[in-house]
Amino acid sequence: MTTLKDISRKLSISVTTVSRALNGYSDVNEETRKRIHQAAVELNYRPNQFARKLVTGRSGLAAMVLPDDFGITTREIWFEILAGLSVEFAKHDIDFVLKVSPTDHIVNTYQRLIERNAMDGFVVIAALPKDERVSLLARNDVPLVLHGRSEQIVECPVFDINNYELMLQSMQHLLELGHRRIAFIGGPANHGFMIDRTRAYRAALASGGLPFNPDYIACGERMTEELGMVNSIRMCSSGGEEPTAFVCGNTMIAKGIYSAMQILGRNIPEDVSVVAHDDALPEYRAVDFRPALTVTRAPLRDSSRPLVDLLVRRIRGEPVESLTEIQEAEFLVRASTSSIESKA
Amino acid sequence: MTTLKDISRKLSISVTTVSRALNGYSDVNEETRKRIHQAAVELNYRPNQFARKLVTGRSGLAAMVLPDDFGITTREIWFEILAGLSVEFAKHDIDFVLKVSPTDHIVNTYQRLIERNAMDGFVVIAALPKDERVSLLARNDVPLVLHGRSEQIVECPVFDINNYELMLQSMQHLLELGHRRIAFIGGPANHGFMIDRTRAYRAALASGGLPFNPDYIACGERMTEELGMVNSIRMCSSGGEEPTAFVCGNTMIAKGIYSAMQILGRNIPEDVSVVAHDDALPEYRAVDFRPALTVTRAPLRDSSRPLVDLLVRRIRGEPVESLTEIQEAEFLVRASTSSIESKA
DNA sequence: CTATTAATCCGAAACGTTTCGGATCGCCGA
DNA sequence: TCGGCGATCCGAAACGTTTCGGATTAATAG
Repeated sequence: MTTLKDISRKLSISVTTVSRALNGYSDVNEETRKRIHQAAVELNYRPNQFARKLVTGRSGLAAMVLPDDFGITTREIWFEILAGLSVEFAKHDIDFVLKVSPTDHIVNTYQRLIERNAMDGFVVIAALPKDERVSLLARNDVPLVLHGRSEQIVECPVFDINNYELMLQSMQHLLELGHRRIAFIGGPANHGFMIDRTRAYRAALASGGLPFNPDYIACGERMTEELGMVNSIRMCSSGGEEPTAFVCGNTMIAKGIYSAMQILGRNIPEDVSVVAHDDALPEYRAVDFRPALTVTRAPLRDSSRPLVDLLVRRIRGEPVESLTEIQEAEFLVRASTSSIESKA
Repeated sequence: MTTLKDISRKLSISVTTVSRALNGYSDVNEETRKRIHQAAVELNYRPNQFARKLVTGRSGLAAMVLPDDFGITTREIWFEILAGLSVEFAKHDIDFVLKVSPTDHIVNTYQRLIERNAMDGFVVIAALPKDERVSLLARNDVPLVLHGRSEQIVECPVFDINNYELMLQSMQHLLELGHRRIAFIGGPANHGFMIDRTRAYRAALASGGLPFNPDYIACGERMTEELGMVNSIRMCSSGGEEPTAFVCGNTMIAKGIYSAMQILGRNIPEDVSVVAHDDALPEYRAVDFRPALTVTRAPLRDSSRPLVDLLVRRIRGEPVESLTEIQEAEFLVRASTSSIESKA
């Protein structure tokens, strides 16, 4: 392994200058900087991360810890997130470490990681409004980036999609089509994104002059096909006024509704309209649904870059105020929604 | 952050002795060792990994790099592997770093990682018989553990399931039931596990006095439902002698065959028997198949522990000869296989 | 001609460990 | 009495960086 000292010796230039040249400081002559760079590539120099960490405090390591029961979502989605983060961190020369922890020890795991002081930062997915992980990290002053807004006032970078707006769009679309009994099958009630969407759901109802019917809203810890299936069947066989449209927390829920409607012998979109939010997972392609699914679309993969960027900038010391990014979803009308008149 | 020096100062004992006490050397008095340990917990001491790495060369980091097209298998399976490795490594106080790399740059990625010299070891999944990754790592003398045997003679720990034996078991089972036209729908032909299984498949045929029919064997890069579906339909509509039994590389392929048989109007196990190898993924539970699937079972999760153990022992310097572990699969007869007579 | 200043460079200390090569001391056997 | 030995301990160097606080030189301003 070649070190600074090797370059220094080869060029008869002090280690200090070599270090400063390689790190782009201004107090080294352009000419010598060139020689140093050249020697560095010749000798195939790679800085020793550990020596560097020892003095700078930076490790070039970022981590994510996730629960071994996979929390609100599925293996595929977690993997999608992990893969995205890994490649984005790599662009910044940061190694991405993955920690899987027993669900009820998550906080301890964070605690240990913080104490060991080996991570430059963390990414925290699916923040709760009051999130122990977040407050723990913030309290210990370790950089983190949040996916999903957290209510507690904590100074940390946040990336999120505009959940309020995308729900509003879906609802307005359905309202314009004349639907008046619109159900919402979402996710875990305590999560930030769900709170936002529920707010928007109610706001849209209100703006349409419609009442809020608690029977038309369903939450569930895991946003799976099953959740969509079970709840849509329940809502459609209550005997009373059945919903004419569903908005779904994700495409898997929509898939469940599709199956349910088939079982119940209803047609989409003639009998019921379905719109979902689409994370654009390769496995559940909304365009491949029959009929093709109307969605608000915000690819999960697209969130890796902003997440990593925000965290890196936080680590570099940029002021947190500038580190918030909210992404708007795309609204794609396809074949799963139609006007209520066509039903008659 | 508390350091050795803090403990040293507090106890008026040299840093050397504190270090040696904490690391369990024998040349420190039991009495003082106790005091030191106590002080360590009082001050909440955590050794600085980076300082340690600097001098010992150990980083407490192990990595796995996987292709961004996910190679032979699915996101779920990769995730299963990742999660397992992460928790097992954690038990050894090793952080698990995940690298996702463009498929055609995999070797470069390894190259860079090796040069940076920041990883204590690597785990390599699905080794090819001649595997560039393996030879690269071995050549640079960095510890690795292999999942799946590699033909090239390379000194490294290996964990694998006994692919030859499990295929033999499936075949013997079918042969005993009287099947004479048995198809094999497997995975990527160039992979070690597939080679072993194919060998066993042919050996079993031979031992049953049956000819090898190349039309009865199907390989495919990805072991998906689609692979099972497409190939079983093809085999069953060739007009000629159709297979009366299928053995499948995994349960997803079996699922594909189930769908195909439904489409073709054949019944399992009356018309065709199906047996598969089962990695025991929570999503594809072989017992939940209708009819329940006969399998050779070797949970993927169970491979994490031996993989990690072997790698750790290799890192610690144990001789490689002792570091091979072959696991036998369990054979579980369920409802998807039946005697050929019952067909008549 | 001298005092400033800008442009370059460098020595040495520091980060927190581990480890090599002793040092000290009491005790035992010869 | 003395050489040696076992049990404990410790000083100092080393790992490869970064960085603080200058030092040197030449050009510029007064």
